[in-house]
Amino acid sequence: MASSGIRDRFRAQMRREVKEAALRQLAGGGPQALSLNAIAKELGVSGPALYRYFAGRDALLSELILDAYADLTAALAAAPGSAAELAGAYRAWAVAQPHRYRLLFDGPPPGYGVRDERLAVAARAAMEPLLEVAGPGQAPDHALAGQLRAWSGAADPSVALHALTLWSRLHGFVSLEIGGHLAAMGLEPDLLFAEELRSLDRLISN
Amino acid sequence: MASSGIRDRFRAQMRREVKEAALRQLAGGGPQALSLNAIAKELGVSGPALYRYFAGRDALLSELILDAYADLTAALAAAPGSAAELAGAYRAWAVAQPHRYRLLFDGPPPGYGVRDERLAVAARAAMEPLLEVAGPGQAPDHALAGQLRAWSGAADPSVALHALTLWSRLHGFVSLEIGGHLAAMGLEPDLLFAEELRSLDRLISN
DNA sequence: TGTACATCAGTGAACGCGCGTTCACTGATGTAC
DNA sequence: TGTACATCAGTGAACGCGCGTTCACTGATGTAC
Repeated sequence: MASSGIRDRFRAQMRREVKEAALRQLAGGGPQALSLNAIAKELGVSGPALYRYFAGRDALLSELILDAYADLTAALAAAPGSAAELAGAYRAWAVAQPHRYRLLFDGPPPGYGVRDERLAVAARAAMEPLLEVAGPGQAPDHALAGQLRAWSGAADPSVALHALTLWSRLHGFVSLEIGGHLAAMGLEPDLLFAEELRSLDRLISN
Repeated sequence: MASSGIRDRFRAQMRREVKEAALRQLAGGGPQALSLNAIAKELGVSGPALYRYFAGRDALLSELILDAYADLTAALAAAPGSAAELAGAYRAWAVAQPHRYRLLFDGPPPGYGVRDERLAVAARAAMEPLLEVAGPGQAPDHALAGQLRAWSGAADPSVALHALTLWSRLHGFVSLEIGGHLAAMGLEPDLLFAEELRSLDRLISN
């Protein structure tokens, strides 16, 4: 089905290399450190050459975001079933590649103005493992229950609420850790996370 | 003590106006949207004129960060004593001026490379109201307890842990809300926050 | 009160840099006959 | 198998823009005698 002549394979390979260079820049440079010209230079190629592979900066960014969502989703899905292990996988993914985590959740880099349906779908997919590990709890407020049902597609809104709370708490912890705020206080993230896990367990099995 | 001739008052006023313009830009532009030239243009003045008032872009940023910490601290300190009200004040401050919240917690804008003792002090001060509202709980792990004592200066590490957990959870919720992630899921932040408050209360009064 | 002087806010030109993007073009390479 | 052609990766110059920052300078304004 896919035409995979030599040229196509070359193209695919080059696209991969561009994206790798882009990630390296994101990692090393700060949040907005993604520059087409710099990527080109790193690949030993002139700037305009990249336009053979990506429509522009925004298109490249969109792909990076989609890739990151897919990668995070896979990491979560691969985690064993318990809430503690899922939480650990979430944190591990974020800490291992903070620049990609920020790309997903700190809001888009400056000047990125794309509204792409695929992004919302990918974001929703990443939540699926959380929904699966969450247990039922107290029924939420009526209006909220409706919104939770619509979002999760699940019958039980209290499960969706637990999943969401789990996510919110993980995100809070992880972004403080990634931002260096815990270290700035002289606190070891590992130790704090162990405590966090304890109280998360209480939450999920509630 | 302070020499406050006419020129000094003029200077102070101008500095204030520069900072206000800077905040307007941060608010309207995105994260890195702080540009000396743009500020100057907004004030109807040439670019280099700003160097009369700030040593450079980094110095201006440092002041904005310090101001934001002080402002947040004041908002929290002004909140009535209950944990729920403190949490509400925290969220309200962040939601009312998301750009300043991000300036504090999303990491510094690109190219900002200042290490200023005053920033750490200001960050610590903002935590004080949280420490005051937190109650005791289970004693944390020994190593962690030491770090918590060192950070908080308080006798009881379990109190510090509660304060920290409170902060982490608030930060998680608030940054998801500010980032528009809750809205993207079709969830009303107000409703979710009400649920969050309930489980926070359980945490604090534990 | 009047005058000379020092202070200092602000200007405009310039420096060197980087950005995303377009355009016309070259030259190698795979493809079809 | 050999040749003509179409495809397409990559180049280099250019556009227009914005950035932070420096420098020598002007001109108004407060200050000291």
